[in-house]
Amino acid sequence: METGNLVAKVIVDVPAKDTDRTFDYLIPDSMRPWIEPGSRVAVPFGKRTVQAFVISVVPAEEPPKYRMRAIQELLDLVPPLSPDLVELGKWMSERYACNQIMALQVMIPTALKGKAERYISIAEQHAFANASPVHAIQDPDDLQRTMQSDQGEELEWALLTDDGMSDPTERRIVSFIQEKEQVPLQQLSRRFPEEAEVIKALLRRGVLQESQVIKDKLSKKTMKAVDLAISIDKASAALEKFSAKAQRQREVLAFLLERSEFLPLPLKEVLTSLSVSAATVKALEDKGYVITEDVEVFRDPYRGRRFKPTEPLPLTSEQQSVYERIVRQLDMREQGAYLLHGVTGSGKTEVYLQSIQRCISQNRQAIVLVPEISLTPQMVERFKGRFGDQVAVMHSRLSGGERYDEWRKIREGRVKVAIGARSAVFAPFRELGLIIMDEEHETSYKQEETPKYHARDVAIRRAHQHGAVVILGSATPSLESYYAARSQSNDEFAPLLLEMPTRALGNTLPEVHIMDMREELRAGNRSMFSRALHQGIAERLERKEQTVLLLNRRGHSTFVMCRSCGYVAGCPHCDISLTYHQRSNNLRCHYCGYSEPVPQICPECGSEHIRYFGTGTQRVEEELAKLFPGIRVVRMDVDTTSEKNAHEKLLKQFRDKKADVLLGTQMVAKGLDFPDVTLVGVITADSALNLPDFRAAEKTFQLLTQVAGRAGRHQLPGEVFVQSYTPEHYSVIHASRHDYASFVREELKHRRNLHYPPYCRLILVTFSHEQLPVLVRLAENYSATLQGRARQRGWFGNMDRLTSDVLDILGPVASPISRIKNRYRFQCMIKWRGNIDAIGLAQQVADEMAESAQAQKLLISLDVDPQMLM
DNA sequence: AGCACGCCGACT
DNA sequence: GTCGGCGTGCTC
Repeated sequence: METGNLVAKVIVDVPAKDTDRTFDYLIPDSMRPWIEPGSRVAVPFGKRTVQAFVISVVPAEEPPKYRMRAIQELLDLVPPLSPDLVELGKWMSERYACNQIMALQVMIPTALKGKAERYISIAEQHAFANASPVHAIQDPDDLQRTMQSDQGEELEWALLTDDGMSDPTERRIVSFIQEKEQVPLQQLSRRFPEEAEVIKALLRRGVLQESQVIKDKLSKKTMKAVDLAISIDKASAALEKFSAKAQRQREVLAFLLERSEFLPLPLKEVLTSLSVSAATVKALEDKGYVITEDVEVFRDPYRGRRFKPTEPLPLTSEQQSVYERIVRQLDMREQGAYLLHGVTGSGKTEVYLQSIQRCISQNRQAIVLVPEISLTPQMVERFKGRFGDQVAVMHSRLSGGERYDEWRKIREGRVKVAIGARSAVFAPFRELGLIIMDEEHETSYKQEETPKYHARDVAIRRAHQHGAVVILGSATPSLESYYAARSQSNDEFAPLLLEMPTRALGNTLPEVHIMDMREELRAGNRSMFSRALHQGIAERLERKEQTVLLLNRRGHSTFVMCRSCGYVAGCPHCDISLTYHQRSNNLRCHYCGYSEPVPQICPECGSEHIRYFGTGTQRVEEELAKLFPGIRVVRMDVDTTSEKNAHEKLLKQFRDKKADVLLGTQMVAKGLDFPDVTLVGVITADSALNLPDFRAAEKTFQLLTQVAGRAGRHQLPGEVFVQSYTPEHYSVIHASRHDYASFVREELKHRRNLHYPPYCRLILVTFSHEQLPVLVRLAENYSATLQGRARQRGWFGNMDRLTSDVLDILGPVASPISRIKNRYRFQCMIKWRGNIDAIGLAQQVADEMAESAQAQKLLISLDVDPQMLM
């Protein structure tokens, strides 16, 4: 047993540059057995109490170098982070140029984001020695008597001012606090809104004292419930003399009385049992008979749902050889990464499922990452069906509390498999054996907010820590991954390529027809459907088969535009158009929150021809109805899926064949699998191609390939119609031939010529400042300084040079969104390659600039390996 | 990030 | 003369 004092090195929850380092705190003896790396604690920090994470525990130096304070409180019995996650946080902070606290915070559910709550109590020297916890003092006389007792004497003195008088306001406040012993400051200032000064004075004089406690913001799930506001006897009496006019109210009251031992009752139950409206209950509430309140309910997002158990399917020989390779790696218990390139329908999921089974049987756990958009009930069902309640599911639609509960199942070892979006890569398993990332190429794996991490890189890093296996699966792997796998560079983390080129059920990939929309126009067809697609839909209607229509439009906001003059409603503080919100019927800026009512006439030209432009699905729906009277369409876009479970309902409707056409944006392209879909139509294949993004061709190819894979997955053969204005574009051509390899060959050529990933890496540096001239000067200054430092280190500045260590900096130029919250924005693009610490240098120069006096209000943000360049 | 200390304008 | 504006400096 250690004899000396122990010190905890902690990272405090203060996201600033100055505090992005460890601070030392003494560990009180009582906490010694509990404090370990990953523990969450409350520590005094300056005048405040803040939350902090323990990074390491070390013996205290003798003699101490500086005054050290002690940990105030241990916040969890089981540390929310494991030592490997703490280490991962350090790595992330360097890799993604963020504060360590940001990296640690993103690993745990927001329910554990503790914030200090301030409490006010009577200062110890004045408090009663044996005060009862609830000592109700109602009137001033009562208070007077209490004050005169021996125990209250000290407090009585303290309340007297210099001239021997005492202030009635002070007395009111003090007695209020005495009643409750301890009052949250917030509550106190709500109760005495005008008396802030008096409270401050009492604190200064030491009559009152303040303490701070870290409170988790556990969002409890609640449900509206009804309770009696009066006693049962009184309610029974009231029931007798209810007027005949309020018959419904009488029924409600009687219902509650009947079930008085079960109160409070869920509002929903009352409403449905009696088939009364909420207004009836509201009327009773207004009369003071009942109250409605929020009560907590137990959370399990999948409670009551049965999942049909599934057995492992026999594997095809392709699946078998991939599976065996992974099993070999798992059995070695060594870190290994695989890129599983399997065409749509090749049965990747079954390979995942059986690999997980193997991993579990080794007594290790597995993480399955899927893009948020494809974390559909169908997907969850497949995993729950195979592994039952050994699976925890985490996705953004869960409430904070549900998420917290699922996360606890993982940490407490009650599940073996975690399936979720991006952040599930941090699932706190102890013995991680396998991490699967499905649809590896999806850009949603990159977090766009700080910390701007990429789940793929984090997964590989975590697997390395645990000696675990990573499987990156996709029908259209990202060029970065594919290039790394194929070139098998000296990168020790480069994945090994595994291929599954044929469909598991043996059916062929659907035939893809490209429709040249320019030709349609020349032939006099001005409709949004080509003649062939039109006919295809008609045939499906006749044969009672189904059609999926995809509108490839990037961005998912609805904006308001004037058809006469082209005016678009924009935010006055940000260089961005306002988004239309149906629910509140107003326009909002999603960067700064500014909102305004929807204009009835155009503020520019006065025209009344002002209307919403959204994803355009509505227009397609209208045209379908016109062309095919009686056609049943399920439309999926942001407007129809914003409600909870809307997604699921719409898909079920389609699956049950209650609709002929499923129409939607990107969200219909992913992972859906309907047996009767024999036609897939892409209305506009190339709308993303003109975007200023070097990945435009790659994204177009991926989308077309994914959507083409939706057709004919079962017995019925499938057909795909792709409408395009640039049918000669290589991404369209190769996608139509299901030819990934040729697409990659051509795309890599372009990337090499233009010096883009995977031939180099990128760092996007964004600067913002209130004054444009100052901003431009500082951004130029940054660019020049970085360029100079790189030269000093012997890194070449020209990507054309065939040397290995290169750093080139482009810009500054105005950012695509050139102003946000009244701050102008400029950006630089750093391109680099080789064995150099480009990220470290870019960060270092940014730090130095932020410190210099002239750059006071400058903000610099780095995005390492950005996905969005806009 | 907060919360303090510290130095210059509009008011009792 | 004071209250209070927010510039800058520190937190084990």
